[in-house]
Amino acid sequence: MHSRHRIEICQYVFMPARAARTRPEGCCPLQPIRPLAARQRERLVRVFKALADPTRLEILRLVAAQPAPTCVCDVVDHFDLAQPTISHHLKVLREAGLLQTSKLGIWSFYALAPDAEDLLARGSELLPTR
Amino acid sequence: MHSRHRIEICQYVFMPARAARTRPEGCCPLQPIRPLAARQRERLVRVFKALADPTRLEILRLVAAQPAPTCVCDVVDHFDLAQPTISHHLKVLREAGLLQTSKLGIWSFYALAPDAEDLLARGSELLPTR
DNA sequence: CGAACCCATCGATCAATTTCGATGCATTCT
DNA sequence: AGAATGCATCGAAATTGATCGATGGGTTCG
Repeated sequence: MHSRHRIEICQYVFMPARAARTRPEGCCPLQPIRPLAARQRERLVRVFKALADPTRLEILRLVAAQPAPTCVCDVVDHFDLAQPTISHHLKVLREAGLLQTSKLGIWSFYALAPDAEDLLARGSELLPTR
Repeated sequence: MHSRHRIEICQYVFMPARAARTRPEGCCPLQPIRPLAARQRERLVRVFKALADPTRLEILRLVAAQPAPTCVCDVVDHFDLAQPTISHHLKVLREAGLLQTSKLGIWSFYALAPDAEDLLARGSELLPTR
């Protein structure tokens, strides 16, 4: 018995649930959580993955700072990266729902997606409301 | 000259800045942005990387749902992953500043870090205030 | 002290991501 | 029609990341 190490906190009034053999009766278990729905979890992960790259972070900030949709060619000029690389990053941001695209002639323009702000605020929803 | 495609929006009153050869005088350039400070960008990327994994998302939610620090052994029990894998994920979350750890006897306990909420809300700061 | 236990680290393996040259499609100019 | 331009896609190379068995340090029990 690890009797020397009793912890006086809710789910470990006596000791961690894992120590089944040495665990006294009446130990309340972990607070259960309902896992995120698969679809919602994938959406969240896609957004966070999109933001988990310094280049994409700056691309997003650059586009968000413009008063109007930004031409891909100008994004390419703004970074020391090849055009296919920028195109790839823009695609990741678009598929995460953070940017939207439009075409005009030979140019592609990227702008913040309508619900980009919501998506960026979604992180706070990970914590339970107290 | 791509004269057919004049765009009536701020920085592209005439056409994208890139088309230097075909660009008339008076075309206002991209709105400049001050790039994030390296330190701040790294912090942000570390947080987003930490959240960009479904398992870590659920670990964070599980720990956040507990009224008291959570024993590693219980986290291990909660997932179908090996103990070193859980330990790795906890480390990533800890180094991102989202979780903090404490030891008691042979057990390690993880809890939300004091400024986890701030870090999770940090995503909204990527967009300029309008 | 030896056995049991928790958990962090190490090393290896396999998968995913980043990057870029090459290519192709679409559009526009001449 | 032919040439030029913008940009998305493809394929390959290199880097990074996820996972787990093995190991080791630290603690407690008997």
